Amino acid sequence: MTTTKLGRPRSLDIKQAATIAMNLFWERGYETVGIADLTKAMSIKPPSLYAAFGNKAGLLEKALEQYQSQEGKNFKPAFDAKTKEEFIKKLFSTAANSYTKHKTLKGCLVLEGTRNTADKTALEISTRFVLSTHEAISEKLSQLNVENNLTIADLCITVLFGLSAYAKAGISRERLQAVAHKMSEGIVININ
Amino acid sequence: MTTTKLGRPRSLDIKQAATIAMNLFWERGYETVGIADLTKAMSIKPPSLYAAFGNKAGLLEKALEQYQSQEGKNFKPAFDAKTKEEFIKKLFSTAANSYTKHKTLKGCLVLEGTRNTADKTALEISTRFVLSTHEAISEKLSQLNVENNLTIADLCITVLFGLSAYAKAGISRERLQAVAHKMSEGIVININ
DNA sequence: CTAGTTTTGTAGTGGTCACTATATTATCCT
DNA sequence: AGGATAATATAGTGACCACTACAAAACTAG
Repeated sequence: MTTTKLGRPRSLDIKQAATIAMNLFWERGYETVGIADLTKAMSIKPPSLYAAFGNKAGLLEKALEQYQSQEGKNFKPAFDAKTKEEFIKKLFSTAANSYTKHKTLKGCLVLEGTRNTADKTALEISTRFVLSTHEAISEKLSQLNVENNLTIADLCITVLFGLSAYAKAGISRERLQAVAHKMSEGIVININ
Repeated sequence: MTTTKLGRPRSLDIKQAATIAMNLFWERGYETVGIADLTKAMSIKPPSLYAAFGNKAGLLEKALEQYQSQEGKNFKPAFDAKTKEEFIKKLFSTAANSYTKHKTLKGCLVLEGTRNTADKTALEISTRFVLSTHEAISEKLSQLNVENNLTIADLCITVLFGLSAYAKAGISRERLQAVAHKMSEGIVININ
């Protein structure tokens, strides 16, 4: 059972292309980035992109996967937390930090990438990633024996949405960190 | 000093046109709504729109003004509050309510309308409205003798951003109200 | 009435959008 | 070598984008 492939070998590095797309979508949003921008940045022609990813939404999916495996690492300390206080604190502060880490790549690609897009497929793909984040948070809260873990997970998603949006709007790192700090203090006091 | 105007009288009702634009931008976002959509909904031709508003961004400005004078009323009880606790509580709960009031018009037009838009003029106009909201909140907090009123105002904007984004993502009214309630409880405990 | 002024509808402008029909190129299999 | 297969580049597709040149229409002033 040999797995050698027939035909002309692919010269496009798929992971590298997904990373290029990730950076463009992250900086400017899914709909604002055109196929021409993408192919130019990848130094390929449109048919190569379509052969590799099917369509623009398929490329978004790979870009989001790349984003998750790359940026998700930042949140490992939070999800390794032993107490609910530590989890909430690290979740919010990590978000504030990573959302303002780069000058051009602001906010969270998952939460911002497909805002105001008409492409329903792209929207559905993004929504899947948001829901999986909600699931991860509510599960962690449950493990930490937090009451009303679903509502608190909703609250966390709301805060992440807010921090990401404000980061994208251009707030400074210091101000966003202050918000995350104050926010986690208040929330931590109020959960059981 | 008569103020009679020369030339053909305007048959387009500017306020009504701004309201139509407001609803379209609110539902679908600034960039997703085309001039063709707007002129069709207003039953006019493009030159009439450009004669009245200059360009698409000028129409956005009038739409945002209409939005502010129309939806801003919802927040009057919050800004009439006598204590910081009452203010925060009403600010968040009003946001959760008004952001989920209509099935198609979700979230806040000011906070969502120009997400991921390349049009810098439109972005700048939206940003002005966000900044004026920040100013109103920080001023109210100052009147209520809240310490660190600028940081708390940042926190409030973050929450409004989050509630609006989550509303736009389709969360139910009940869940968003629960988030707003839990959020205000925690924040109120933690401010001085 | 005519002249001046402003808004209107007609009918487009060039530019960009995501996407593709077709042919060429580069590989593996026989 | 020659056929099969798959990825590539060439060169476009029609649809939509915000916007406008132009002239007809509707009014006021004289």
